[in-house]
Amino acid sequence: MSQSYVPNKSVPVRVRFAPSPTGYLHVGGARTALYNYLFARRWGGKFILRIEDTDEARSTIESLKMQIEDLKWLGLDWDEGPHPQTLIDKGHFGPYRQSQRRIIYKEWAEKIIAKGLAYYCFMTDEEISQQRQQAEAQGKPPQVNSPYRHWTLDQAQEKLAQGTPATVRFKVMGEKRDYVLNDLVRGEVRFPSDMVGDFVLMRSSGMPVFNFCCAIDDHLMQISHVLRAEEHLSNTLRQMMIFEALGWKLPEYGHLSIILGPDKQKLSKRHGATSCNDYRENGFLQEAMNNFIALLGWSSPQAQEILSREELIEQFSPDRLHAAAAVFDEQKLHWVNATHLRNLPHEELWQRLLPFFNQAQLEFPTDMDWQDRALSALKTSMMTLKDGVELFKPLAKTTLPFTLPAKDTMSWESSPKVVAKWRELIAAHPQRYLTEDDFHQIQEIIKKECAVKGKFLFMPIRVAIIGKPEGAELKVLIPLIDKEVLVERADMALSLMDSPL
RNA sequence: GUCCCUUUCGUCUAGAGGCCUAGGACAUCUCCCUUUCACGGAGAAGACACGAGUUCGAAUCUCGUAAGGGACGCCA
Repeated sequence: MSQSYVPNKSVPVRVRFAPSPTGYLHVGGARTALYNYLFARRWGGKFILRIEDTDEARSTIESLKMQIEDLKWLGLDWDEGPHPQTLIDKGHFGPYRQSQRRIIYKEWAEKIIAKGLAYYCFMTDEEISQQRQQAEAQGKPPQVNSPYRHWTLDQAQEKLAQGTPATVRFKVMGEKRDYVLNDLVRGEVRFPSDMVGDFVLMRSSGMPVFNFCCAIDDHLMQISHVLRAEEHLSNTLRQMMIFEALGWKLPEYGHLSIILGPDKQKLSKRHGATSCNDYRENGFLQEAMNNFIALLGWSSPQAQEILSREELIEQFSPDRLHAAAAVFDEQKLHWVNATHLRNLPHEELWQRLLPFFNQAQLEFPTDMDWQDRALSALKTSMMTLKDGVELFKPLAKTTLPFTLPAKDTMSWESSPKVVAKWRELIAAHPQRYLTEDDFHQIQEIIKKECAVKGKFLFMPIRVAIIGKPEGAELKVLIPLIDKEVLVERADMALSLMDSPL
């Protein structure tokens, strides 16, 4: 690994993210997409979205749409691939959905067969599993040994003509040797060629298999760099063999570590939220998500923790990719999110909060000045946009539940007196909203007339306003709340104090 | 079973033979700010998986062991 990585200038940078549409986009996939995106943008290359939908049973158009929505949310726009709205291909190397490239794979499979480097195999599922069991019983690697390996093409074609279903198997060369991969994140990796048996290229259904289309497409789409998940590392051997059989130049590969849950097992659904969509719905910002997942296996050369998209592009380089698996730490995500949240201009922050307010049926004044003051008062306690709902609720015209510590405050001997006076004074106030000065004056009067100070003064007032004894400063909170609402809540507090608590 | 990958504070990581008494960030704890909470500021605690070797010197190189992960599919 070199100190500062620079891609080979003679090859245009073209990278791809190639998800299979079998569910939502999970955070691991998002990170792979992000790294590829950053790589392309950093080096002025193309970022391609290719859809690996050759598993007919599991691929759905709904999943494809969901994943595209998630990529759009993350802002990882692609130069080639299905159009984000219409799904119609854009770019000169299409189609970009593998299910629509079947003819291409068939042609190349036939070329490899013609070279004598692949063959038709008529083995049934039973024969294969039987062989595998036998091999395992003998302690040998569970590789298939097809009896059709040595058939002539004529023989095979005759059987094919009878309508017998056949797969196409790659013929792994006899003499054992090492295939050497120079991995961008792992350095030199050696695979012994006998690591794999004759593997399937084309299913009997005519659909190609992942390793085959991946190799074909990476070449045909002129992919220069492949950044993908670690689970593909061993697959790379097969792809290297296919490239070799066709006499093609290999792209560069970088195998990314996997993302683990808190129990150090591969992150999966049982860990709770793992899809990008979950995080979006839970009020995380796209900026924070990108920032946080970028840091899961990559570090900024300046040890910077909070980075904008531009900074990520500027600083990204594969030589700072970490080879070890990383645990997804939600706490740090929260911190990253809170930090980005506070850095957002208020106008923008408000726009992002709006969908959450609407969902909770909360309505607020539309003037920017009010919104600006409200955000200044409350955003420091906001980790996620969703937190904004509970935080802003006291500013809306709704009833609020009293919390347990609030009841404690209200049980103080002087509290009913204080709240009653507070109610009386605000009810008599001429304006719809109190100013900070108004509040101070009112507070002074209560202080004198009720002969209380300190927490015995402001805590009951606070509870009579927001239903709980902690929160933002009263002097900024009160000018944000309609007087009618303040009176209503004071009444509510009083009635609760009348009844035994 | 065979092959491949990985292993630094609880977590994310810096580190590419002497700069390491191992640095930063999140989380934790303490203090300051504050008539509450949060924000902010200062500080504390906390790690080189283990064992051999190479070397004057090893977190860094080599080999073993252990643990975790991956591949060995007509899944991707």
